[in-house]
Amino acid sequence: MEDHVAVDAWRGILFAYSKVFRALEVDLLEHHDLPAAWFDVMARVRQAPGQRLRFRQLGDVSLLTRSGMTRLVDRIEAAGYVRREPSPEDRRGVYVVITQAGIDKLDDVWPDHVASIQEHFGKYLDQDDAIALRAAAEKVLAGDEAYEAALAVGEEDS
Amino acid sequence: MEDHVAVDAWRGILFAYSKVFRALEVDLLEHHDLPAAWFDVMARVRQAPGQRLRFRQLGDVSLLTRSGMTRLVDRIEAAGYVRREPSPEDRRGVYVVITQAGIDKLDDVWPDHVASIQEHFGKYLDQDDAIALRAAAEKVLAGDEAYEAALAVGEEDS
DNA sequence: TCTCAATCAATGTATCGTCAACAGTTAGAT
DNA sequence: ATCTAACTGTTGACGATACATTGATTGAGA
Repeated sequence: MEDHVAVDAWRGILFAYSKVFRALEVDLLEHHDLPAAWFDVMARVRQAPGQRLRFRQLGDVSLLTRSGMTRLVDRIEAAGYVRREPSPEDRRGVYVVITQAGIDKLDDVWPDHVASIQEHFGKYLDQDDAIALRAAAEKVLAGDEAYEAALAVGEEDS
Repeated sequence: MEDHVAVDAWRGILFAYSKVFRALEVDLLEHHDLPAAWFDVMARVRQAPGQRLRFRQLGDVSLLTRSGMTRLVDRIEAAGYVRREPSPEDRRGVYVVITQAGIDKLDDVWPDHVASIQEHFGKYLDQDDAIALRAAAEKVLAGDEAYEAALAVGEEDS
């Protein structure tokens, strides 16, 4: 059981993720009354080209499945941060679009969220650690379309 | 937003964790009919000194609350993999103890699980990556009592 | 044009997790 | 000793999620 260094590494990730994610979730909710799942959806939608995303794309990336996404978006929509918009080219499809209120909320939250990541995660790492982590994560995610799509939008934002 | 390397690293961990954990969960359920949450609890209990753990300790490490843990253990207990045992030294406390059936199940699952980790995670990394990941995770977890307790049992297993 | 499989989002049902309240127990202060 | 506060695990009510199914839409082939 100890002969696989990858198993130890995964075990470390498992524990670290739980700890950090929990802390970030609490900060987001306490200071900004924003569930982590909402933040995740809103941030992804905002970053997407045209600031809109189909349900299918959302479900693939998020921790939730597609079925839960319908209701999750219901709630975020009720709060006014996103809205639904029928797709012109595919009438089965629905876009989730970020609203101005949603953009404002994200802008409001972002600095604190970065500070939160620094406090619960970055603080423990030096520059090299962080770079190594990111590189390793990218290797694991190689070939993952959803992640690469999320990376790509950084440059081609409309 | 791009000036913090720690933010990028966290983002990578976030995506990688979702992908890998999901895959492991599916494998565990498909091949062994064992929910990941059950496996986690059972493995932790088994590794603990005396192969038993208090609810408090379990709740601290996991993403669940203590009441959620009560119900999770209810189900695992109904399946026969663990049982409750009142604590002799603190009559408020309850131990969760692994049963023989639980040990057998873990032994049965373990090789496949290691293979699963290798397939969805280790495969993408070389030795140095894995070591760096583990080291970084340990830094992030520094000072976390629950995790250090879980690490310590590796040597003092009874 | 018609049919049929595939896809998409929404919904019904059962399950699961959280929150607040609770009884029993322990520890600390007076 | 007694009293008070804090802690431990459990329970009921509630909200959210997953799984399977439904209704609608699309596109390809006959």
